[in-house]
Amino acid sequence: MSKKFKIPSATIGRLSMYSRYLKDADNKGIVTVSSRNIAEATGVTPAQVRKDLAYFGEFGTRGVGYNSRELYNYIMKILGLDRSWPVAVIGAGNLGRALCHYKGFAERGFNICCVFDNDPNKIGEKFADVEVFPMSALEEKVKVHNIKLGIIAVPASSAQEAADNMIKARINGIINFAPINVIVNENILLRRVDLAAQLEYLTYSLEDN
Amino acid sequence: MSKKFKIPSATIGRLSMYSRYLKDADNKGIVTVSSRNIAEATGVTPAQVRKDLAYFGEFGTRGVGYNSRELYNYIMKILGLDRSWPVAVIGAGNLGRALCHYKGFAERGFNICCVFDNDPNKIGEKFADVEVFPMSALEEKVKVHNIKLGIIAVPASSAQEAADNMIKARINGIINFAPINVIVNENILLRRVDLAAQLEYLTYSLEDN
DNA sequence: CAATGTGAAGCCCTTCACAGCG
DNA sequence: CGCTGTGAAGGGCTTCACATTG
Repeated sequence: MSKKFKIPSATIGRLSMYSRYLKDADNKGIVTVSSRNIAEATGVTPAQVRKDLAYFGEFGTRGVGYNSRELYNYIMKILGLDRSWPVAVIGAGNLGRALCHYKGFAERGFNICCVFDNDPNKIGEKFADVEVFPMSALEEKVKVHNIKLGIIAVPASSAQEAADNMIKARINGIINFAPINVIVNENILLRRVDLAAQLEYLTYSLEDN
Repeated sequence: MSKKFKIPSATIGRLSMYSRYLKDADNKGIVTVSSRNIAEATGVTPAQVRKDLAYFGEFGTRGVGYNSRELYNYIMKILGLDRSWPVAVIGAGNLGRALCHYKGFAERGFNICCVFDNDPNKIGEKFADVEVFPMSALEEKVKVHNIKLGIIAVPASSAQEAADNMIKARINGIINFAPINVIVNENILLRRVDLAAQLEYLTYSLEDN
C-alpha cells in the first residue's frame, strides 16, 4: 500500500506538469494524447513520460495513447489533489502576503486559510480574505481547519522556531522559503525553496562563459 | 576556461548554502571550519562538501580545515556574486511586488531595478523604490542598466510572451515562476520555480502513507 | 501498424575509503 | 595525527530499444 517502493522525486514534479498540460488538452477538446504530445508540451522525453506513468499503473492504450481527461484524473489522484488542502502560512511579511494572493495555489486545490505572525501591528490584517493571527493561535487553528501543510515565510533567524511551532501544532508537511537549513524530525516532510539560489545558478552560469 | 567540464547543478545550489554558513561563521569569529562543520550546518555529508569544493580547486588545509572568510570569498566568486546584478521583473502583480520587497535578493547582490507590466493602471507605481514601467520600455531599460537577469512573474498565459520579450531585449538568464513550460533558444538560461508543485510533492507524500 | 510498457544499458551524482599532506 | 582531496564503488534516474498489444 505504502508508496515507498521508491519513486524519484523528480517524477512527482513532472506529474504536476503533465497534469496541467492534460487539463489544458481536455479543455481544448483533445481526447487522446500520446507520450510524445505530453513530452513536447512539458519539455521532457517521451520515454520519460511513459516511465513516470508506469510507476503508478498502465493508463494508456497501445497504438493509441492516453485519454486526456482520464489520465488527468489519475494523476491528480496520485498527487493527492482530488481534494482541497488547507495551508497555514507563518510570516505576514511581503512574501506571506504574496503567497496569500497567489492564484496558482487555489487552482491546484491549496487553500491558504490563515497567516500567523508575532507582530501585534499585523494581527487582524487581511491578505485577500486571509486573516493574520498571532502565533499563539496556531495550534487551535490547525486543529479546527485540520491543517497538514505549512509554509515558512519568515526571515532565516526565525525559521527554525517557526518550524518547531508548526510541528508542535501537528503540521507535518512544510515548505521553507527562508535561506537556512531547518532541522526537523524525519517523520516531517520538508522542502526548501531558495529564491536567491535560483538566481545564483544563473549568475554562476553567466560568469566567464 | 569555460566551466563546461560538467559540474552537477545540485553542487551550485549547495555552494549557495555553504556560503551562507561561512558568512555566518566568519561573523561569529570562527576562523577555521571543517567539511564536517559545513555539512552539519547545511544538511549534507562531509564527503559531499569536499567533492563539491574540489570541482573548483583546493581551498583547504589537510589536517586543519578551511578558512571561513577565504572560502566564503572563493565561493562567492565562483557563483559570480563578487559583484551586484541588476534584475528585471516582468509582471507587477502580487508576486512581482513581493519579489521587489524580498530582502533575500539584496543580501546576495541582486538588485531588482525595474518592474514591467502592460496594465496602464500599474505604470508609475512603486514597489519599495522599484518603479513599474510599460513593457515597451523593457529594451531601453535593459540597455541602460545592463540587465542580464529577468524574472517572469506573470500568469501562465503570458509567460511565453514575457520570455520572448526579455530575450529580444537581450536578457539571457530567466527565472520562470509561471506554471508552464516556456520554450527558449538553447543559449538562454532558464529555470522554472513552480510554487504549487512544491506543495504537491508534500501532498503526494502525505497521501495514503 | 502505431504507441505503450519495460528490461537493460548508460550516465550522472553521491558515497566510500584511503592516500596524501600539513 | 587529523582532515582534506580523490579514485573507485555504488546507487539511482534517464535513455534506449524492442517486445507487446489493441
